[in-house]
Amino acid sequence: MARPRKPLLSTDRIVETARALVDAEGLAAVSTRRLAAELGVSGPSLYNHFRTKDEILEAVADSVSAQVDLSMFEDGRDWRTALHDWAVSYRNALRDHPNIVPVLARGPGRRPAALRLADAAYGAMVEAGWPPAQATSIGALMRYFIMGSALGSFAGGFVDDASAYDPADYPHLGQAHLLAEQQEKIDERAFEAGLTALLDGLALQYEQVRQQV
Amino acid sequence: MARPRKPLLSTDRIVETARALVDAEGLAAVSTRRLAAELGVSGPSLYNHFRTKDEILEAVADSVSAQVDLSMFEDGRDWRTALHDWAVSYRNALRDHPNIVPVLARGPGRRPAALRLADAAYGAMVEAGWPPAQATSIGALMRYFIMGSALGSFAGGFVDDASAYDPADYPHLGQAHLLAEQQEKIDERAFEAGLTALLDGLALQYEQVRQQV
DNA sequence: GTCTATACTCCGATAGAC
DNA sequence: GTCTATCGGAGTATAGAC
Repeated sequence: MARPRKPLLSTDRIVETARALVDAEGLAAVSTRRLAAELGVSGPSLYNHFRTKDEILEAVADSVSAQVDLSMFEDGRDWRTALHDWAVSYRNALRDHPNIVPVLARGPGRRPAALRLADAAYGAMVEAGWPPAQATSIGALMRYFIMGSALGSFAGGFVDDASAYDPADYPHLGQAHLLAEQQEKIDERAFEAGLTALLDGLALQYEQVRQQV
Repeated sequence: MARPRKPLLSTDRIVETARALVDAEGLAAVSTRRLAAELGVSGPSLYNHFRTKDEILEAVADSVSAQVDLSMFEDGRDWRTALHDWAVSYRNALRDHPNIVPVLARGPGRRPAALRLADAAYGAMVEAGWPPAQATSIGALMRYFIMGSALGSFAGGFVDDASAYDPADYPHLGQAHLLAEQQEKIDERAFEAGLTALLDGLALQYEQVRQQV
């Protein structure tokens, strides 16, 4: 076969297959040859639809950004509730596709869904009365926290092996090997605790800012 | 030359050279051949000192963790001040070696300096009266925030090109192309704002926890 | 026990035939 | 728009020199 009657590939099909592969086996498993094999074509065929492998990964990343709900910024919720719900939705999207997070963490760049996300959050904060500079900071600091929470599981970063943490070296890590087991619950709780603290702290700053006007 | 009188390599020299290479040209620039060339040696020689390339990167990461000051947990500062100073020191270390952050973000694993860091922070929170579960959450959420802030610059994630952000698509991103320019200042300010909010919020939780005792 | 030489497999990407 | 052939370079295993 040289040129089929109907195209075998489409950008959508490539992105979907790539996302499934990333989810199942990680970023490192995505080689052009491997991805092409999953699609039933030869490696270089991908280059008819994307200029580089990185473009494919960017498209996968953006398809994950597109899953974040933004409706909370439109229905008159107060800024704090909206920010909370947005953060949870954002985090859930990343948690469902943790392997692509390193690509997302590079920033929005030119990815449309990521830009819509930044635009909506920033716009809502300005709308709620935050001065532009503070609204920028809020966008940044929420991103730090959410990306950080998705990038590396805290609990999963410890080894599931008691002998790895000698009490003589690390007097307080006696239970650390248990963290790996309860990973999900611990990360979930830490995320909620951090988000609550962050929003409580921001509410304090908001009062000060509003009194100055 | 087959076997030199004096060893040309040492683990320290490899780690130092690798760190310099990572800092100067990024993670992707570190191949065993390239690193060996910098050391004046052939590629496979590295495998006499490290079992894999990944072990070298882990060692580089840990040498950065070792730069984080931990003295604030020992001199009787209150938990909030100590946590603040620790976060700043932590972030500064990462900011000085941003290219290695993806490796650090995988978690402490078996890296001694990273474990000392987790141990010190967790121990200090328990010492200050936080219940163990909350102390774990604090360790996690601080890590989220600090790693997130170091991993991808928020401001640097935007493209330095006004035409990339069409107002019709992103009504609130009119100035976004300017962010890349002022990267450092914006990231610095967002980090401080977030850290203050986080600590304010935690102080609120602390009061509640202490009242229950 | 530390190095060099060599080789194997896989990678991203390009050129050109159909 | 797909194929095959091919390139340079990656990680790393192994054999052997000294």
